[in-house]
Amino acid sequence: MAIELDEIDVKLLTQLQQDADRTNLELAELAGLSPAATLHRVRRLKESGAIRIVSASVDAAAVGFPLTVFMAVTTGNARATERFEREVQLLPQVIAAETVAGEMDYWLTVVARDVEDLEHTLTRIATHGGGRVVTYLRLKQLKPPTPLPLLPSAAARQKRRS
Amino acid sequence: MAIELDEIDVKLLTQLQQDADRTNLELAELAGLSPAATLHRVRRLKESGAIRIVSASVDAAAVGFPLTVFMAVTTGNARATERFEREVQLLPQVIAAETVAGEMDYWLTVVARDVEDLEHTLTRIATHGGGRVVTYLRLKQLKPPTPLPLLPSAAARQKRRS
DNA sequence: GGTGAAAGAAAAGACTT
DNA sequence: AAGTCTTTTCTTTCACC
Repeated sequence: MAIELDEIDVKLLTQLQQDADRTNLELAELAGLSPAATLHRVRRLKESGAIRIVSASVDAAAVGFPLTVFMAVTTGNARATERFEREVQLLPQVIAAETVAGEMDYWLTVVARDVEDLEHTLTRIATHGGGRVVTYLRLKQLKPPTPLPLLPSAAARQKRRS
Repeated sequence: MAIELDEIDVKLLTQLQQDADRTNLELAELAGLSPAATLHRVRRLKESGAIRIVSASVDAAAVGFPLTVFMAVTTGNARATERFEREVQLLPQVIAAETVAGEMDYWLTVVARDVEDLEHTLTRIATHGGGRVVTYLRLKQLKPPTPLPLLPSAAARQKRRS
C-alpha cells in the first residue's frame, strides 16, 4: 500500500515540502546526491504519487481576502447532501472541503473579502442543504504547515543493509 | 493593505496555485507574456509576499499516514494555553495549527500511522493543556484546494484603462 | 513596465561502473 | 541505482523601447 521510501527519499520529500522553489543542483547538494540521480528520484516521487502537486501558496490576506473562516457542517437527508455538495463545488469562496466522520459531516475552508462577502457564502450554504453550520474565524497560524514526520520504510532500511 | 494585482498578476497567481512545477516559458505562454516579463512579475509577487512559499504537496496516505484527523480544541486558563501551544509545536504529528474564534479555540491537523499513533497524539494533547477536544476523521477530499477567487484590483483596472 | 537577443546555468539523456 | 559527460533547453541579464 504505502510507497517504500529510503533515507534519501525522506530527505528529498522533507525538503520539497518546505521549499520546492530550489534548483535541482541545490536539492542534490542537500540530499548528498548527484544532480542526475536527484532528478531521477524526484521524477519517480512525482510519478509514484508521493508528490501530488507542487504549488504556490498565496497569502490570502495580502491579496484581498482578510477573512478566512473554517466551517463545520452537517447535512440532513440524501437530497440535502447532494445539494450541499454541488453548492460547495460551485462557490469559489469555498477553497477546500473535506468529508469527515465525527460530530459533523463536512469541513470547509472559506475565504471572504469582507463581512458581507462572508455572509453571502454562509447564506448560500445554509440554504443549499446545509443543516447545522458552525463557523470559526481564523485568527492566526499557530503552527504553519510542517512536513510530514516521514521515516524510511523498514524494507528500505533492510535493502540498504544488504 | 492589499497588494494591487492586475489581470496578468491574477493569471499568474491562479496558475501557480494550481501548478508551480512549470517552466517560466510555459507560464509565460499561459499568461500571454514574454518570458522575461513573466520572470520579473513572478519575482515581484514573491518579494511582495503575495506568494508565501512554493511547496510540494505530499500524499500522506501514500507515504504511510493513512489517518488524517482534524481536531477542534479549547484550552482553559493561561497556563493551560501556554502548555498546549508548546505541545503543539513539539508534536511532529501535528502538521498544522490555527488559532480560531468561535465555539473552539484551536484547529489542528494531525496525521497518524495507525490508531495507536493517533491515540498517543490525542493523549498528549489532552494531558498538555487541552480542554475540550473534538476530533473529526478525514474521510476524503470533497473539493481539493482551489486557487483563491482573485480579481484585478480597482486601481489596476484603472491603470489599464489609461 | 515591456520586448528581444545573448551569455550563463540547469535539466535531460546516453553511457559507464 | 548512482556517477560523469555532452547536448539541449531554460533562465537570467542587458540594452532598448
